[in-house]
Amino acid sequence: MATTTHDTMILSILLKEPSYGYEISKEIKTITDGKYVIKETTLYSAFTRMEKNGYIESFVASQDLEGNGKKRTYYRITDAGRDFYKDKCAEWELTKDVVEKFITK
Amino acid sequence: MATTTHDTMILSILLKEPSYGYEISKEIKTITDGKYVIKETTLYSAFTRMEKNGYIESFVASQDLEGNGKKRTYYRITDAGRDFYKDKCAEWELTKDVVEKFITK
DNA sequence: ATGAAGTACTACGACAGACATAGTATGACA
DNA sequence: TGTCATACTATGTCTGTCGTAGTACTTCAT
Repeated sequence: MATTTHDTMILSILLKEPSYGYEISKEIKTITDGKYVIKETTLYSAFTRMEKNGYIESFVASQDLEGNGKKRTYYRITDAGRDFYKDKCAEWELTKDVVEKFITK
Repeated sequence: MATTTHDTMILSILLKEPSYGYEISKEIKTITDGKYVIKETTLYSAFTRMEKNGYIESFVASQDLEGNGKKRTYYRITDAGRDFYKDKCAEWELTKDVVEKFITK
């Protein structure tokens, strides 16, 4: 049961629009009502891995259109990433079914 | 999200009665309607780890009371194991809540 | 009686994801 | 001018999973 859900979380956020590390980490926190906070190193190494696997693409951009503010590395989900996300969702449903058999509430 | 559910599965089986490798692996398969099959090495290394952590205890016994049949290493859940199992169940509920926010069915 | 299939493991090594620790650098704001 | 928030990178360790391989005993059909 290798349930690497980090990729799923990140990709689900990128489905809406491109984003970058700091913002994604904030979003994960707010989406989960503070129940989960992703570690920085975990997040950034997920970016590297997923870009290598072709699930996301990076591009550098400034905070605003005039090129002011900090430069950030944004990530955009690819078609392969969307497929991967779908697979991950299906895998999750299966994992859930399986694990639930062994859980006592 | 380090959801090592193997320990949870194994412990939930040992809650009922002591058991051993081969039998547990069969049970996991039948309980999940064949949806999940644990790898032998994963199972046996989980035994070692959990015994080291005090969640299970091992004892060697024969197939029947007369001492006939193969000798097997049985495992019995400990009190610490029961606590650990409860914690794991609670952790699972939390993980489920968290992950579900990022899943599209 | 012999061989194949099922049972019951152990040993070893490789790999990947998570994360601790640490450091760099810029921008905002008081 | 300094502190805090932002936005990362580098490095190394640890742990769980699993591939591969091998051992040994039991059961059962031929």
